Amino acid sequence: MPELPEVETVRLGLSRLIIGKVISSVRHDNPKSFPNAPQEVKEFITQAHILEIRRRAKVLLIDLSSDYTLVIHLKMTGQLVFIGNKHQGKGKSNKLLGKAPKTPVTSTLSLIPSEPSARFGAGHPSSSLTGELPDKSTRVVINFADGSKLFFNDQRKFGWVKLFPSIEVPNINFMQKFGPEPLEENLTASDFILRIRKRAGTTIKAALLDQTVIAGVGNIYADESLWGAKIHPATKVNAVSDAKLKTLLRELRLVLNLALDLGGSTDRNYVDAEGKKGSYLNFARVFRRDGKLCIRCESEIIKIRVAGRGTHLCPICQKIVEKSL
DNA sequence: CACTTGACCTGTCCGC
DNA sequence: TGCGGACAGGTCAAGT
Repeated sequence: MPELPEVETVRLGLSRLIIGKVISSVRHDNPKSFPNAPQEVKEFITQAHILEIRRRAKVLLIDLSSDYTLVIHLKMTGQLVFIGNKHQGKGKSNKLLGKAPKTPVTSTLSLIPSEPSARFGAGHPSSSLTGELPDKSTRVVINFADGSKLFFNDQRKFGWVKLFPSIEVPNINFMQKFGPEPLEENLTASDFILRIRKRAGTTIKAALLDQTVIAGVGNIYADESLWGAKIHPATKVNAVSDAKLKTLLRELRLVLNLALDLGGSTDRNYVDAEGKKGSYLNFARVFRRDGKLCIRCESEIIKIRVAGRGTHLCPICQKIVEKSL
């Protein structure tokens, strides 16, 4: 669920919150979540300070002064939440259930408290849903010298943090395969059309989700932009006209920019660097709106399966085109 | 080679 | 109330 707007929102938040901070220690509970962080590599993390935070596709890059970079993928349920030093003024004191497990994180393998802590968003219309941290989804904790902390939480353990020499980051296999950023201005409509057409045999939705075609689009914004362009998600690429593809790029950009303004989409897990939900889904036109009415034609939104994903569409606005062009 | 499906995980929701 | 099973969806490996 963290797609381009969510990861970018996290990046902006972290840029405000942690640049310049010095890392004092890093702990992780699960080799899967931090696969290449053996003991000997820790010297490249600790005592380093945060230089810059970048994003490519759905990947976050945290550049360290040690010339190493933390490469982070949130996958489906990952979160990066910053908690300030509790002794400094207002802020992130979390006391949802009043049961503060004050056990500080002391050993690498025991950072998971028995207290599940407050359930996310329980009963709160407010935008914050971070309970006491760490909680049982916490996989990695980065401690800063000033007492503040950055938590990498990931309920489903699909996400990861990896450490690479900064100079090697552009050469990482998956980094090289990413297609262009959809919001990059020098991506022209004809570039976009050309890249989509390389997936002529598949559906337009599968092409949009393919990170090597265009980077950063996931299930939510694929459905939303296809509705905007009035294209049925199961339409074969070779049955979509150039004009429609041009419209699709425009709609994709509109949707991504709107989501950026709204802090992204929170379906269940996603929060930004301060633990706040995104509100795009309050404005979504098809995603998770099956059974409700299309705001354009008032027909009922349906949910089907395309490219192995739950797919939401308006069957009247988004007519499927069978024949190739 | 091009494309689709299954596996990875855990929490939630639904029906019985 | 409890329990089994379907479902959620980003990415890669395995299968067609």
